[in-house]
Amino acid sequence: MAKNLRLKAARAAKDMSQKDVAEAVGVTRQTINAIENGDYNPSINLCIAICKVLDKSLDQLFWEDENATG
Amino acid sequence: MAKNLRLKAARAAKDMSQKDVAEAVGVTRQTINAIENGDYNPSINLCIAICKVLDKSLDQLFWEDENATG
DNA sequence: ACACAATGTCAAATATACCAGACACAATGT
DNA sequence: ACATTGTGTCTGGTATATTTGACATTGTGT
Repeated sequence: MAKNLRLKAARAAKDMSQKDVAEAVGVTRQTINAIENGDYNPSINLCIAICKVLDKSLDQLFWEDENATG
Repeated sequence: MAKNLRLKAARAAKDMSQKDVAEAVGVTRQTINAIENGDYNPSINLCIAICKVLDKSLDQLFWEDENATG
């Protein structure tokens, strides 16, 4: 799966570490890391929680890339 | 969990049954039924697939209800 | 050189999304 | 009366998301 660079960028914009986000949404640091690196396919509730912490919408962070080739 | 009435409405607007949507996105009918009834917490990839079939965005179908009583 | 924060990654265990198959019930049509 | 479609729900199984704990690396500051 593709990396989620928008998530990484939104986190950087809030000056939060992976650990900070993980604690804010109630999951482990490895889970946030895996999502950013595209290692798996998180649940919608977790995505919503992340969006709220980072002040973004689902479409902004998780909708598929507009400029995907193909 | 709360029912997803927006999903049900979007499906009705396309005149598709739960079975139709299930086959279009490659899951079983029970999975679509469970999501509409709030029985669990689907993965983001499944949500995206459903959105595409129903011509809706993630925010339109899965963003949390603003006027939830709390 | 040492400590420390942030990240990447691995392995084993647990929780849960999702499947496969079935049964029930209401509404529709023949 | 009978079949069909759409939905709700249950049970038992498999796949995978997520946890816990650990170790290595890079960068920053002392």
